[in-house]
Amino acid sequence: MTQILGSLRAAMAGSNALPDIESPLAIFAEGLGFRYYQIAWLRQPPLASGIVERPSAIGNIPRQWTDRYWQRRYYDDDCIVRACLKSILPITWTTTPSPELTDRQRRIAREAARFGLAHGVAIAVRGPGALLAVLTVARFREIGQETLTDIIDVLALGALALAATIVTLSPSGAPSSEAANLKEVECNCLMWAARGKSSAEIGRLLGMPERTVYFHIGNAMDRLGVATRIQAVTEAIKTGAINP
Amino acid sequence: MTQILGSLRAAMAGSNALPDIESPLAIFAEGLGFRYYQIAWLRQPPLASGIVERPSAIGNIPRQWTDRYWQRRYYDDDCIVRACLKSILPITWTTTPSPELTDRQRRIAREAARFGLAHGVAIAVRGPGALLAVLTVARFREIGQETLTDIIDVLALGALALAATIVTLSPSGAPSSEAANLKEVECNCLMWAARGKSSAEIGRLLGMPERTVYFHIGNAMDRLGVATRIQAVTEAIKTGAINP
DNA sequence: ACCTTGACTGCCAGCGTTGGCAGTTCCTCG
DNA sequence: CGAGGAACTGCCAACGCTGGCAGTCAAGGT
Repeated sequence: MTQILGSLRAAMAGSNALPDIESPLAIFAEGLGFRYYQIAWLRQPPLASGIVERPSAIGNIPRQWTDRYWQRRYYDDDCIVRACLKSILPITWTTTPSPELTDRQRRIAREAARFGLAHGVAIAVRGPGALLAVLTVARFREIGQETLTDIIDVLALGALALAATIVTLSPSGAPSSEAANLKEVECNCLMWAARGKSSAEIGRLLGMPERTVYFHIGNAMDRLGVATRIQAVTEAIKTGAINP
Repeated sequence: MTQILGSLRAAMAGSNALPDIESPLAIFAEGLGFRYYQIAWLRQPPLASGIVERPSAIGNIPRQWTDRYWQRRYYDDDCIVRACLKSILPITWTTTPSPELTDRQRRIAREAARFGLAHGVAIAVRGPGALLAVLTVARFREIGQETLTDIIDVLALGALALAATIVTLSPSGAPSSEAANLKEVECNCLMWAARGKSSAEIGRLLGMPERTVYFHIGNAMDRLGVATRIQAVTEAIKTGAINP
C-alpha cells in the first residue's frame, strides 16, 4: 500500500510533461484494484460555481462515455460532480438506484454502469489559480467497506501528488490576473469595488490612502480602455482578472 | 500514528461549532510532537497571489506574534506563505538563515524563532468557494528527516479533515447564487451601466428621465441587497441576469 | 366617489468618483 | 553626478450616485 503510493510519488517527481503521468497513474489505480482511472482538471472561471468548459483529462475511461457525458451536460446533474464541487473529502459512489434521485440522475448512473463504471471513488483537489483537479477511480465490482477504509487515504494522498504535478506542469499553471494585464494591486482594488466598497474603505483594507486607490483604479481603467469604475469591474470579471 | 489521525477524525465528525476543533487539534499536534499548532483560513477572493484580509485562526500560536505578523504585513515576504499560495503539498521549514533570503525575510524568521516557531510544517488546503485553509505546526527543536517522512502524510490527511470541518461549519460557506428576479427594466439599466453609461445616458437610451433610471437601479440594489451600483452589476452578472 | 397601491418623476443634500495639476521618493541610465 | 521616469500621494473642481421627501398618475378595491 505504502509502496504503491511511493512509486507514484517517485514517478511524479520524475515526470516532465503531463502525458508522462498516465502510466504511473495506471499502475497506481490497478494496484489499488481499479480497472478505470482518470485525472481531470480545469480552471474554474470566476463567475461560475459549476463547470463551464471541458476539463483536460488523462486516463482510460472510455472516450465514448466521456464524450457523451460532456455533450449531454451530464455534469449538471451528476451527483458525484456536485458532491466534488462542494466537498474536499473523497467521495465514494455506487450506481445502485436510490429513491431520492431524479430520473435523469438515475439514467446517468445506469449508463455509467454500462461502461463499467459502477463503483468508484472521486477526490477533488483544488490548487492555486482556481485549479480544480478530480481523481476518479472506478470498477464494475462492488468495493468492500474494509477495503475502502484501507485505500481511501492512499487515494487522497495520491490525488494530492497528481494534482501537485498538474500545478507545476499545467500550461495555464500561471496564476492568471495577467488576463487583462492588470497589476495585482489593481485587481485587488477592483475586487473590493466589486464587493461594494468605496475607495476609502478599500484603502483601509489594503493599507493605502484613499487617493492611491483612485490612482490604481484609474490606471486599471486606462489599461482596460473604459471610462467608469463599473465598466472596469465588468471587464475585469469578464476576463477573469478578478473573482467577484 | 494511525490512531492520532483516527481520533482527530472522530472529533471532527462530532464537532458542531468551529471552536470545538481547538482541543482535538491540540491533541493531534502534540501527538505528533509539535508544541505549536494553528489552523487559519480565509476566502481567497482574488488572484491566487497575495493575502488581503486577515484570516480566521484557531490555535495556540502566541497572539503577540500573530498580531505583529499581521500588522507589519509579514505575509508579503514570508517564504512559507508564498510557498503555500503556490503549492498544494506540505511545506517544511526551518529558520536557519539562508543566503538567498532578503533581510526582511531573515528578520521574520528570527522573530518567529524567538516565539518558539523555529521548525515546522505548513499545509494549504483549498476548498469550495475559494476557501484557503492552512494548517501550521511548529516547535523549537529541529525535526529529524526520518520523523518527517513518517508524519507528513498524517499531517496532510489531518489538514484535510480540519479543512473539511471548516467547509461545513464556516459561516460564509454558502456560495450565494440567488436567482434575484430582477425586472426587465432593471436588467436593462444595469446592462447599460455595466457598459459604462451614466444614468443620464441610460435614460436617453431607454427613453426615460434620468431620475427614473436612478429609481430602477435603486430598486435593483434593494432587491439584490447591495449598497452600490458596482456591486449590483457584479451580482447581476454573477447570477446571469445580465450579459456584460 | 374615496382610498390604497404601485410605478414613475422632481428636488435636494451628502457623499463618492473622475480628471487635472503638482510634489515626493526611489531607481535607472547616460 | 544629474536627467528622466515610475510609483505613490495630496489638493481641488466638476460631475455622478445614493437616499430622503414629496408629488403625479393610473389601476384596482370598497
